Amino acid sequence: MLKVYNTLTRKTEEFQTLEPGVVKMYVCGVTVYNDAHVGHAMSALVFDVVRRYLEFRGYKVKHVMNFTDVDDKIIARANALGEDPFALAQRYIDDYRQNLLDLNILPATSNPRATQTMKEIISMVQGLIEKGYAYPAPNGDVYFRVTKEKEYGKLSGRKLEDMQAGARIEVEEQKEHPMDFALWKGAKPGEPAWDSPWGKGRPGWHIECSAMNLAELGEQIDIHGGGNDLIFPHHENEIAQSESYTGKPFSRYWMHNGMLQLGGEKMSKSLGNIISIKEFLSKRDADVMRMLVLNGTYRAPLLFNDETLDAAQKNVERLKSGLRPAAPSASGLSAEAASALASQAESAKGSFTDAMDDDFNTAGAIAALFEIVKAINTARDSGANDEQLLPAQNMLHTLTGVLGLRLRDKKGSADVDPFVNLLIEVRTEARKQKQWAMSDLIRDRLKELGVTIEDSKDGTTWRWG
RNA sequence: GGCGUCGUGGCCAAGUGGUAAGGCAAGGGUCUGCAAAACCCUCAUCACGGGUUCGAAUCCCGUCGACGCCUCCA
Repeated sequence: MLKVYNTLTRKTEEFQTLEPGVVKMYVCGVTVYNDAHVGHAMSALVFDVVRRYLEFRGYKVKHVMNFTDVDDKIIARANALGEDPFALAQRYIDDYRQNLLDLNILPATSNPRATQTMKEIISMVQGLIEKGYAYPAPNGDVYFRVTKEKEYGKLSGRKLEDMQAGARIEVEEQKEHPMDFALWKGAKPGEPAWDSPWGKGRPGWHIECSAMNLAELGEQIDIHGGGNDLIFPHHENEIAQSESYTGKPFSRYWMHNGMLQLGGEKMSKSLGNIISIKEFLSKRDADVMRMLVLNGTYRAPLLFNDETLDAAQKNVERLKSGLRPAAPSASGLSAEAASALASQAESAKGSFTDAMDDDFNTAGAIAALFEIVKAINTARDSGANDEQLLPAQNMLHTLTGVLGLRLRDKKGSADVDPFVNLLIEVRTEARKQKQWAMSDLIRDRLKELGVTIEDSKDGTTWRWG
């Protein structure tokens, strides 16, 4: 039975979908005005794993991830660069899509954009006004009336009274209440704007997600995800808008990932301590980033530094070791030993799913995979042949795939394989004649060319890397 | 100040009532001409102080500390 921690109730709950076998999942994407950083990657990876596991469990997942492609920051950056804001947004959308592909993150089933959801946004704002949950202000803005929504604050666990104390007193004479937030912003000269019943303007930040949810998934969804820095105000406001509008509970489960920590601080655009996804991938494999995330708890802060990354890389290497072939002249295991290996893999699969069922405990799941690795390596050391290793290796491959790990070996050109094999053959002959200098030279030179050689009593193997 | 998360071996990190998963690092060993890899062995009583219980890392109270949100933010 799958259990999920729900931010809304602060409890781990049994996972039940609105519609049997189908999961409607909405994950907040990014505002496209700059290169996406590894913190965004963490969030995307977390929900990619959630999705992959749900699919592994047999659910059909409708996975929606939005792009916020019009807002203050995009406009500001575009002005600074002297670029058209829409062109700038498009450029970063393309970049981000590529980042996700490079990270082996499955494309969402739908990627709505604020600018392409304008009709729905406007009619939702209109509806909220009609129901008394919103009001237009003289300056062309439309605000949500937080005092009208009795449950406002339920996600973040705040009370309106508490928030007032700490709230920055804005020079916002237009608002009835300091915590009222903008559903629609009247356009200033030179800004991108759309026609609306309240004059030219553009949507506030939160309303687009409510509108996209409605348009893409309907009035109620199963999972709403994002970083925990979005709990307030973004998700709180989304709930307020959506539930006021439909009169129904919005999302059954709210899932939030923890923040990536760089040097003890959250990595964020405003702090400027950023490593872009592109920059990361120029130095490390995508599997390393994924392993870093998998080795921790998705809800907890994640330490991002050379030590944790090196460890993640080692973990990846270790998983790969399980996929290596048998020694060339392996003698073979007894039938009993071979089937024991297969059943060890089967039982590790049970541990894997038990861990993942427990609120996506990926660290526990990884431990189960290491059990398979150890069993395979032990069997190989005992002389198992490729055929005998295969069932366990297939299992390992399947389960690492559920976590989205590629575990690809570095690839050299296949054309050179015969020549490498020839060199190995020559070296084997040299070793028979105890010509150690020669065999070491071959080994060292091949290493320089990216080929790693390993000798065992059952023969010599090689691989790229 | 308010709300919330958390504090497990040198490092990362599972584990919510019954005597501490896993990985990395370290030390010892097997194998090997050497090396590498792999395998085997060793390595913690769970921030601190109280309490509840037959029994707590796990529940309660307090202290200290870290982090997040309260303003744009994955």
